[in-house]
Amino acid sequence: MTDPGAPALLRNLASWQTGRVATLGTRFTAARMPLEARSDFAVLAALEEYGDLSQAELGRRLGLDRNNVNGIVTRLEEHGHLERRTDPVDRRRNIVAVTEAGSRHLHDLNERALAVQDELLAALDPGEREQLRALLSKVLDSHPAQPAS
Amino acid sequence: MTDPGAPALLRNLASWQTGRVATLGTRFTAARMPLEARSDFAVLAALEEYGDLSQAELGRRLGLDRNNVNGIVTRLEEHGHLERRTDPVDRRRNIVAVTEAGSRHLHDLNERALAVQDELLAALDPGEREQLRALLSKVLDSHPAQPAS
DNA sequence: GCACCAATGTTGGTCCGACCAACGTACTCC
DNA sequence: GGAGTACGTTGGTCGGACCAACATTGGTGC
Repeated sequence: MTDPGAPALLRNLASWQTGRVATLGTRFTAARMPLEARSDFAVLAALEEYGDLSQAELGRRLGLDRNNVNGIVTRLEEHGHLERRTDPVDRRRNIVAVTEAGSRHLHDLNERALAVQDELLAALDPGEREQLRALLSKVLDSHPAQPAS
Repeated sequence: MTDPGAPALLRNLASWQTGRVATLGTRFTAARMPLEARSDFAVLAALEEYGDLSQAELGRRLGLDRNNVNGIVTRLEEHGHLERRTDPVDRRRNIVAVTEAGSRHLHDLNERALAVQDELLAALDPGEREQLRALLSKVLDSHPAQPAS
């Protein structure tokens, strides 16, 4: 206990703690994949779980705003991981659909993400990891998932 | 439960969850103080708890790298919240010390930060908040607090 | 005493993610 | 048909985590 880590005032702030943990996460992530791959992962995961979505819907479900969704989708499209086609019933919307390659990419990214998880949560046993997951979920569920706009 | 919130793959990633919670924290913070005030708060809190420190030490304890510490300290100095003086025993170092005004500023920021806390963790009862605090602390303690460099 | 290496503070720059503002297009509702 | 709204897109700001390089200063081996 010679190193108290961080000042008590900060240790009591969940916003500070989560921020630091998230930073550690991005640091570990950087070792295993390009950083931007995290957004790609989120978008691909949402599409695989919910089926095809419009860009705006994607943003709402993931808490990303539409500007950023645009960039991510464009990048994924360029790499052949998904396809954009305009919704026939509402021609404002772009329906976004994962391709075969995108699906493979998603599963590859998932494996790397799980490795990051293990590294990040190395100090917690399975029960504690589940507790943490549940508590964070509870916090997230209590706030709208939407972006700031 | 018509809105599952986020895809399962993401809900299982602590790095994603903490990232989202941290984002909510910054969003709530923005409503109560300038965003940059968070770094100021961290630095002031460290100085108040540990006593005067060099900039490099500050960075190590808080997990900030020295470039950023420089900027924060400069800003706080310009506002009269702390003082820089070169360490007489090692003239490479700047000893950083909080001023009276800085101390008042710290306590003001702390109150706002606690309000953000309450808003962020509204869904958790006191016991759950303590659990969350403890789990995040455990994770943070298991990793060196130092910046990436 | 001198040469080398390490640490500190500083400057200047990159990158990513969360934002905001504005625009043209397309839909809805009345 | 017109007003208001949603969508996608472009172009920008800002904070924070990084990296590279430099001058100054300390420490160490010799």
